[in-house]
Amino acid sequence: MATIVAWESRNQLQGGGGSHGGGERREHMFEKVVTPSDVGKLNRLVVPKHYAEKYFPLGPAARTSPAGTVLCFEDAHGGGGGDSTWRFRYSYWSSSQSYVITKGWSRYVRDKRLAAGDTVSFCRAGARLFIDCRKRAAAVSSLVPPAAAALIKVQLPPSRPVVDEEEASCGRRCLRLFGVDLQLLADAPPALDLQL
Amino acid sequence: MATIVAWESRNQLQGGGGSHGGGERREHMFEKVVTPSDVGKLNRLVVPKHYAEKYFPLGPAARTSPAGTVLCFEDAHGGGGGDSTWRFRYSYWSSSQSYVITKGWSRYVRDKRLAAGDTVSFCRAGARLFIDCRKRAAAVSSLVPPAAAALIKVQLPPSRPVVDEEEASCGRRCLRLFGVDLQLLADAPPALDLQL
DNA sequence: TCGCTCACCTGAAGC
DNA sequence: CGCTTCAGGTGAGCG
Repeated sequence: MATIVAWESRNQLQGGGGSHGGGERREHMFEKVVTPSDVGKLNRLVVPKHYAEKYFPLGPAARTSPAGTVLCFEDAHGGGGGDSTWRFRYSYWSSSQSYVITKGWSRYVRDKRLAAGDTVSFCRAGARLFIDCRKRAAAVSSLVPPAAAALIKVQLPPSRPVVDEEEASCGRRCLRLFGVDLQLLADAPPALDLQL
Repeated sequence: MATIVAWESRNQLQGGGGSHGGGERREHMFEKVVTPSDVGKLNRLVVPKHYAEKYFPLGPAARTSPAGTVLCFEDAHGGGGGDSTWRFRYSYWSSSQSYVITKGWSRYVRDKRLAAGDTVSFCRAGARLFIDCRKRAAAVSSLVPPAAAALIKVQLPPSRPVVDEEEASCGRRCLRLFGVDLQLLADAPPALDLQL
């Protein structure tokens, strides 16, 4: 029996999914591990300046104006029933010399249940922009006990687990469970708390 | 022998110094004993409404605008080597119905090592504004032992002490020592700890 | 009127 | 260490 570390890998930044139209291949732009402020009451996402100026350059006019511009992103996984399109205000705050996504961001945080430590990623296919997010890896021993925890024991088949063959970035053996890639570690306790 | 209470009076609100240019005589406006909040992390000085409306009136436009206005003060003692000019944002907070100095204030607090209980004072000479501050009187028995304390005994001449004749506001007899006005009190112990 | 959003500000940390 | 960056606050305004 082996222990499992939950590790979500729903991102399809490299265009591995291929089910969502768009002839061009998706080009990964950047990711950010969101801070507590990014998902908190400040209602803004600070876009690291390096990435902002590289991927979302603002013209001189938009850079001066507090209105900035509007960026439209498609959900990287297409409509899961929702609209799958996200409109964000994107502007430059001269006072803090930083680029920020403001209007529309809090809705995204809420809808995606984004939490501090999660990763938001941006990619594009031609002129189309995509946004994606994934939860951070669940801690094996959480400092703060989760509100609800399920103790999950996984019995592995003797030969080879069910592996998602398409997941190129998953070098180690993976088991997909509830849409979550579970990463197999040898020589570890047989069970863990999965925070669901 | 008389006892001495340390009392700094480097302020030249009445224009007694006269060494820093400005043909017009300085007119004292008001003082405030700063609160812990005034020198804390709130980075703002609440200007008592009575004084604010009398000396720093905001036009209807500036009163509405969050930008308020900018007030420039010169250090009442001229350049001690520094810039000696202080730019503060001054505005009205409608939520608390109060007038506040915000931007630039924290720098002043830091540079002057302003602490709760100290006094900040404002005066003007024509259109020129001046700011000054003085430490609160040193406590005879300090709750926190000072880093360095000097026990000073002062022998007064029998007739009349050395009095700073220009210090109009010092109604009681004063002895200037190390640039500090020492205020003479009769019928008190002959010595005290002067926190230097 | 009150909660949500946004623009502004600052200290701290990192380079 | 000076300068840049940015996380975390704040009040004002609006719906």
